[in-house]
Amino acid sequence: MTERTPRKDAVRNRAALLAAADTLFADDGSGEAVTMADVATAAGVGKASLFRAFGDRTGLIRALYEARLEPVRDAVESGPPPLGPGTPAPERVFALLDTLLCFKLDNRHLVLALEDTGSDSPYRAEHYGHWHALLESTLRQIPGLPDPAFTAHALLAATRADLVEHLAGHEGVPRETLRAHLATFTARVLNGPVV
Amino acid sequence: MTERTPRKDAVRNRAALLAAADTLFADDGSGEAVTMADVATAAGVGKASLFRAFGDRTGLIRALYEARLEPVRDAVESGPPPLGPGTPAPERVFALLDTLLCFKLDNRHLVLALEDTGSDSPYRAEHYGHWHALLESTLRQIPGLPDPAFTAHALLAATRADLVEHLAGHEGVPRETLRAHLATFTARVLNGPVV
DNA sequence: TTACGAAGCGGACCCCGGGTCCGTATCGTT
DNA sequence: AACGATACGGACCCGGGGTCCGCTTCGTAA
Repeated sequence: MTERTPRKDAVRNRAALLAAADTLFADDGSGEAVTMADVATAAGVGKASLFRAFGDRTGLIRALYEARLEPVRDAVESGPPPLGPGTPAPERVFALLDTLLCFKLDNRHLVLALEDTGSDSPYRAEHYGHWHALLESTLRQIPGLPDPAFTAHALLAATRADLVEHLAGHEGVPRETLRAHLATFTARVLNGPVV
Repeated sequence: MTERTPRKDAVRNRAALLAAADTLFADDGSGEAVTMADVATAAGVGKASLFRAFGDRTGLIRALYEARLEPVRDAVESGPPPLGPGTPAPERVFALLDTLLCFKLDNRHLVLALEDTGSDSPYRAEHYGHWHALLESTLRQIPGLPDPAFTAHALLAATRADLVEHLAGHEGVPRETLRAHLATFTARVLNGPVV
């Protein structure tokens, strides 16, 4: 067993750090101005503990992100229709994209913070690969739809966090309008030209 | 007149800096590791001259970018069909997106470098606004196409530099395949569902 | 309860890169 | 030739990510 039981104080500190980071990122709006030292201080903990717990800045943000994403992931992998498996392909595509859009609307600060860690392209992150693979395989079940891999990328691109932030945050497009637009757009892609 | 004639050496240095930066960014691949000091040194110039000439890192990259973009811009604003004005709307949409895709393929390093200055969302940059406005107004001329503003954003999102880089660079998708996929995708969006 | 190794702590410290300051050199004009 | 204005350059500053190491706390074993 390579498993080590972590000490109590370590667990407590980790929780405190996550909570503090969550608050700070949410307050700041996009987390660009939140510094690692800030997080440590807000949690009442030394910087080294922060880095020991999460490795680096990206690790911290990723941890927050995964925590928020987990329920969504569960709903997709084993939940009821229209999100879960066993849903007819087209409906599931709509549901997936809508869910993703809502998630990004609700967690703008986190997703933005994650993207501009700048460490690596968002396309290299494993969660992108996960979403893409799922969407692609779902698209593949729709007859007559060409280039499912590219189509999946293009549809996902329409829900990019900074685009969502720009539309919802900067241009003030209401949530429901955005969802409707995305659904309409998706419908055109799925139904495609008649020929 | 607020116009000042710049001194000869200033002009020469500016040119040397641009050339050096261009080379360095191209060599590095995505320009993340290129430091301002590197650029200055490669140009045989002091750091201060670099910052005096371009303001800051973003200014330098933007200058390179604009230089490359200028011919494209001209072709769009006053060139012959299918890019220039006077082209039927649908063909022009294809031409615009294809041109943009090719531009990003040819200038990946620059566009990536520009995006990850991280200073501000790419959607705030005026060149994005320019492309979006043009695409939107062209889409608006196509009857039956809903939400032209959102559609323009979504189509442009499919040509995002990091996506292009991921597909062309990391996954090795050939240039022509990518262009074909984008064209097919665009066609489905434009032609839309029959109902 | 004590004792003692190991796991964890924290803040001083390092490093690196963007951006600035100011004494000096060059330009170009009269 | 001479003298302001303009530009030069490298030493310098600063802020933030990440690390080091002497000290503390935990948990276990006697």
